[in-house]
Formats: sequence, structure tokens, C-alpha cells
Amino acid sequence: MLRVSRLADYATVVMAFLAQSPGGSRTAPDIAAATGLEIPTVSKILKRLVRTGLLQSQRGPKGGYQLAQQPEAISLAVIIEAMDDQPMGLTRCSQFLGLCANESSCSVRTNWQRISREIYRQLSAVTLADLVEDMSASRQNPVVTFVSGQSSREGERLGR
Amino acid sequence: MLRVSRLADYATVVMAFLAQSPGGSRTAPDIAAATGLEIPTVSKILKRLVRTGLLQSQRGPKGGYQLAQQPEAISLAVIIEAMDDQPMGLTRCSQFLGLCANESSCSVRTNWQRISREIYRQLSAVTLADLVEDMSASRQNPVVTFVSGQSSREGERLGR
DNA sequence: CCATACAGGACCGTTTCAGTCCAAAAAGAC
DNA sequence: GTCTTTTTGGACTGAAACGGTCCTGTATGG
Repeated sequence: MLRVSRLADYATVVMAFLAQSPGGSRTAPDIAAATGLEIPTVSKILKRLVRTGLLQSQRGPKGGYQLAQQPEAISLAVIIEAMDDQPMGLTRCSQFLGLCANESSCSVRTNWQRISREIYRQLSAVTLADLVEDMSASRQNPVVTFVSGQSSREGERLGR
Repeated sequence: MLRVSRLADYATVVMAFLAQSPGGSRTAPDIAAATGLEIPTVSKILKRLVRTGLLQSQRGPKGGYQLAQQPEAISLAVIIEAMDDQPMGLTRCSQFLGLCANESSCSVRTNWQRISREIYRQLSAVTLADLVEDMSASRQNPVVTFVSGQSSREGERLGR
């Protein structure tokens, strides 16, 4: 199984809503109503997004949340990362050291690290603007290459 | 958080061991000893790998497990998939229908589906042979383009 | 001064996953 | 033919992680 946590999933929905909503800040209850999520849950997500600098907040009446940057400047990777404090990595032994005896000689581990890094790069190449964009509509100029673009352009080979 | 389940992680190690071990089958206790995992755990993993056709098994004395195909023909994606019965997908709403009210109009959901598909493709491009290969040694001919290769060659644009 | 809204942290409940065990069947060996 | 070795399938258990909730405090504007 390979999966994004539910909180990270929700976070992308929340961010997408804020990206689409017109200028000015939205309150947590507003966002909850719009996304169909519970207020405490949305609130928790919003707090983390503020702490990591993805959102700006304003207290008091007329307060609320808004994007700290343009949708084009916010990547999926940072949104996902904002939801957890652990370092990014698909497998445990590629995240933490000292879990396995034959760590030093394990080619699987080092290769998993490369793969994790590559997938992270892919997620970094997708922006909030991409996520909001309705891809179902046929377009004349498919400029955005989305996930696959970045690495191919640079001819990356997993760090070799 | 984006992570592979621990069982899937172990499965890659088990498969890597079998790929590296000389011809003939290995018993579950053998594999457990070699990988440092518990016998029941390894056994559970082996059963699933057999059921999905990645391994061949032989009962009785002189029995054991061995790869059903060449390491070059087994991808990371199928190993990971073998460990769970759920359909592949990074987010819930991209896996199952009917979880969200505004499913039909949600661009986030459809875009997540594309991203999931793309990452699946990346994992399909990595074979067991790649995983076993020691990448730390400097090589003269870096032919294997690993994760990033496949999609760039085909100029994929997430299904557009 | 009061109402509104965010901030931070603590806390609990539940699901999910990893891990274990047991009875059964198959396949050689003697 | 029987005994031993090994896989098979399922059920069961324990624990940890995660999602979700709540409470107290602080800032802001009317």
C-alpha cells in the first residue's frame, strides 16, 4: 500500500478551496462548510498550514485564513509535508537510521531512498494551481506537463 | 505523510533476497534468518506473494519459495500491490466512490487520480533487478534511468 | 468591554495494521 | 505406508498511529 494520510488529503482540499475563493480571508467555519469537513478537523489542519507558512491568519472579527503565496508557488509536496513532522520517506529504514542490522550493506535501502527522493520531486512539480485546474475540459495547449515533466526535462537519473 | 506499508517494505527486502540468492528454492525459515525478520511475518508475506503469482512454492522436504519470473520482469509496483487487496490510489476519494458529496465537481479528486496513476507508473518502471543493483558503485554506463525514465521517454502528460 | 476568531496543546477513541498461532494439506524420505 | 518437513489458509490478538474533539488562552475589532 502506498498512501497519503487522510489529513494530508483534506489539506489539499482546503488549500484548493482557498485558492479558488476570491480575495480576502475565510474563517474556519466557512471553510468547513464549503469542504464538508468538521470544524475541529479543519481547524487543526489550518493551524498546521499556518505554522508551516503556507497560510496567513488574522484573529478577531473579520479574521480568517488566506494563502500566503500564489497558488502557482505552492506545491503538493509542501502541503503533504506540512501535515506531519516526520521526514519524508516511503519506507522506515530510508527515513530513520539504526532500524536494521545490515543497513550499511543493504542496496534495497539506498535504492528506496532514491525512489523516495524522486517521488518527492514529482510531487514538488505539481502546484496548487494545477490541482485546482479542471483537467477534464479539453484544452488546445497542454503546456503543463504535470508530474512527469520536471524530471524528464533535467534528465535526472535518481541522483547518479 | 506519504508512505509504503511496512509489509510492502519487507516484501521488497524478501524479494530482493530471493533475487540475489542462487538457483533453487529457499524455505521460509531460511529467508527469515537472512532478512532478520520473524518467521511468521515472512511466512505471511510469502503466502501473499505466491497468491499474486510473484513467487512459486513447493511443499514438503526440499520445498521452499523462488521467483516466478526474472528479476527484470518484476516491478516494485506489483510487489507493493501484492501486499494489499485495496486498489492502488494515494487518496481515499480517488480509490472509492461515494465518499464525498461534491465528488462529481471536484477537480482535486480527478487530479489526485492522475497523480496516483503517474506515481504508479513510476513504480512500475523500477524492477527488482534495479532494486538489487548496488548504485553506490560508480558505473561507466548509466543506462538504467530508473524512476524518471519511462514517462519522459513517452512524453506522458498524465493522461491528457 | 464584549464578541469573534485564531493558537496551542492535551486528550481520547477507533481503526488499521503488524504480528502470531493453529489446524490442514501436500510432498518427499525411509 | 507412515513420518517428517514444508507450505496453506484463516482466525485471532495486541498495539500503535491517526483522526478527531475539546479546552484554555490570546489577539482583534466594534
